[in-house]
Amino acid sequence: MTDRATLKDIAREIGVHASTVSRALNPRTASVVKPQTQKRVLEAARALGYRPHPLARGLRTNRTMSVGMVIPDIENPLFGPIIAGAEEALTQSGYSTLIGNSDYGERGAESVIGAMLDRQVDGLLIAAVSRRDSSATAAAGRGVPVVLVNRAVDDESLPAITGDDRLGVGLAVRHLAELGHRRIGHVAGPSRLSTGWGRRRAFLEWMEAEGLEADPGLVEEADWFQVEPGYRAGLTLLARRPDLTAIVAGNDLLGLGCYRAVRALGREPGRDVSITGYNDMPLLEMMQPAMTAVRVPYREMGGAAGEALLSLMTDGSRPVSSVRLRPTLEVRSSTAPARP
Amino acid sequence: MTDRATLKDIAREIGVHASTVSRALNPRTASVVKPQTQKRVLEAARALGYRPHPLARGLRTNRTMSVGMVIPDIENPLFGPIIAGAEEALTQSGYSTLIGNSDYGERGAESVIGAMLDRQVDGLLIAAVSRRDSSATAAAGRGVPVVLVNRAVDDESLPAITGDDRLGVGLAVRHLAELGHRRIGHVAGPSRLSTGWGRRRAFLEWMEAEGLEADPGLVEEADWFQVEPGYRAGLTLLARRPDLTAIVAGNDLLGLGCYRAVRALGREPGRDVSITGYNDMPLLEMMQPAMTAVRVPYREMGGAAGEALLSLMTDGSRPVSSVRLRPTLEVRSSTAPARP
DNA sequence: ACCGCTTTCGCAATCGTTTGCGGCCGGTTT
DNA sequence: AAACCGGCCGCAAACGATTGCGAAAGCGGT
Repeated sequence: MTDRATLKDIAREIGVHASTVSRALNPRTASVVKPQTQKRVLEAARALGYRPHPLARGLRTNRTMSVGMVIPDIENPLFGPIIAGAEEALTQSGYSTLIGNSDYGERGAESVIGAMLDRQVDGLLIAAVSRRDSSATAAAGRGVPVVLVNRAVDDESLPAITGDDRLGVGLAVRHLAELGHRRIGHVAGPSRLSTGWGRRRAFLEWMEAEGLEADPGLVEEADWFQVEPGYRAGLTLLARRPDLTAIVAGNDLLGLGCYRAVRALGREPGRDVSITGYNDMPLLEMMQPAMTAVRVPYREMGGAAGEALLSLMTDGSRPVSSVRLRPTLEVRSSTAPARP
Repeated sequence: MTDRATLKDIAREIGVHASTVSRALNPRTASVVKPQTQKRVLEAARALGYRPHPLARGLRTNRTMSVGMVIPDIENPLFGPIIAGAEEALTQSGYSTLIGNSDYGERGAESVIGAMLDRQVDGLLIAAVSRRDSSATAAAGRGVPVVLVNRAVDDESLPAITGDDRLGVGLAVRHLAELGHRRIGHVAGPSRLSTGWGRRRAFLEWMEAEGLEADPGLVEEADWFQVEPGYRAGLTLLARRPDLTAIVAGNDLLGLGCYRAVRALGREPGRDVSITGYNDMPLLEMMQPAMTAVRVPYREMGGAAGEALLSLMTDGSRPVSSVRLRPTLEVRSSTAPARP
């Protein structure tokens, strides 16, 4: 391939030892080399186009300047902004990002994490975690910095950057309550995921806080965050409670499923049954009706996760605390005043 | 961190030299070690949980078993399936995938590619390429295997895995012609990208092939593959040619922009003006009207690109030829028979 | 008993960088 | 003048795996 310039090349060029070159190039040790020598080294290094060999350096220092990022499903547009935000933060500090798709399933995540640990990543950013996850905590136990993103584990043993789901669900419930809705249902995501479980709990809490009926029967769980399961869950929910005038969906896709369920029952989303989504994925405003949704700042989430991991990697002693990002509500036309 | 077992550990365990262990563990050299010794080595390796140190190995062999993947915009859902397909293929062969977001802009891509080359990636998968790209060809010139995906460069100097845009545009044009449309326009993507340029050319060719008016005035170029530019281009196109009964959009997002443009003129997409998208991104079927679109097999595209890169890396001598994947047409309700 | 061949394995160098240790040289202190 | 000190730099040993070379051992053939 391409012939890299090495420390020795520079050393030979200006008649010093390679170790001197190394010290001159390393900001931390540059103080022990004569300024004039350092200047010569820097010039020669630039002239030869020197780039430190990452493998040799990593072998010696036990750091690869790379982090692994585990995503449950890259095809889900949700994770694009998270990846972008994290990648940006990490790149700026000189880290590279290894991507791993776990295609769901604990086994998948475990092997992906294992492959990354084999590669000596300096840290791990994990979005593919269920509420009780073994592989992530195991990795952290082996001394590798781990930061969770978007989801969390139940025992809060790992720092997690998530959205504030309690707040977000509150925005949706209050919005609907202010529109005069009294009988509001919830199509929840899988309860084994922190996002599904947390939003469901928050829903019931907020309903009670608003003085509305807060019965578990108002909740129907979809077995997956997708349109089709949302459709099925919406159907059974509306079959059980035909009197509902509004539905808080645990997710945009579940919300779209609810659109279909409402229409299948001969009613019209937005007009007859108000529906709120969660996440505010792209193009939601192009739907008919444009969906009111809780917007989660995913790019910022990725960025914050990257920063958290960086500080964890540079100073592992000081524990990094979890962060909850504030969501906002994007009001569109899938929610309307309750009709008498 | 975690204390890895090394070759020496295994060697000490069973009383041989580390080099013997290395040979026993390497399938290519295993034939020169006594079968019984090899068995003992394998057992000890498993017992100690040996994992080869990738940095040490890479330093010696000049291979990192990692490839870089450069994406112009990770937030674009289009690239999710491509990444997933490539990552799957590469992972199965033991390669890790480094991801880089170039955030568009030639400069961005260049620095991302540079960072990856510094990291000694064994190959490069580039989706962020314009028709005349310097950085990608430069990388290939430096001896690093490069495969392009989704887009190509004009001179075809680099193997590229793309969709067959000629075929895809043909599907759309023929479909519209069969529905009786005679005056069909095209909202094109940026002509500096192979996808924008190729589809535009294909459009005019197919129009002529169908015996329809094939005037460059039927084409309006959007300066970017996004909804808003599509809206603007759609407006000017329809202002110039109010007689159009159908529009072939260079992209799904451009198609959605055309929806808005048509509506802004008081007409209804699907009923008054038929519109086809291109790519068939997720949720397109949830739009109103559900958009007829050319579907490009992006996951397969990523997979094929991964395979191509693999064969290029293992045997650099045999050049890998470009591949065009066949698209299909998803007919939905945004296209309808032309009204007399 | 010797030669030659094959099988099996050890020795040591190598990849490029980092870093503890010690040496040299100039100047200051006692 | 001896002792000391600090700045600057070279030496060499790591880090863990791979690999050319050669040596030892075993074996058959003459």
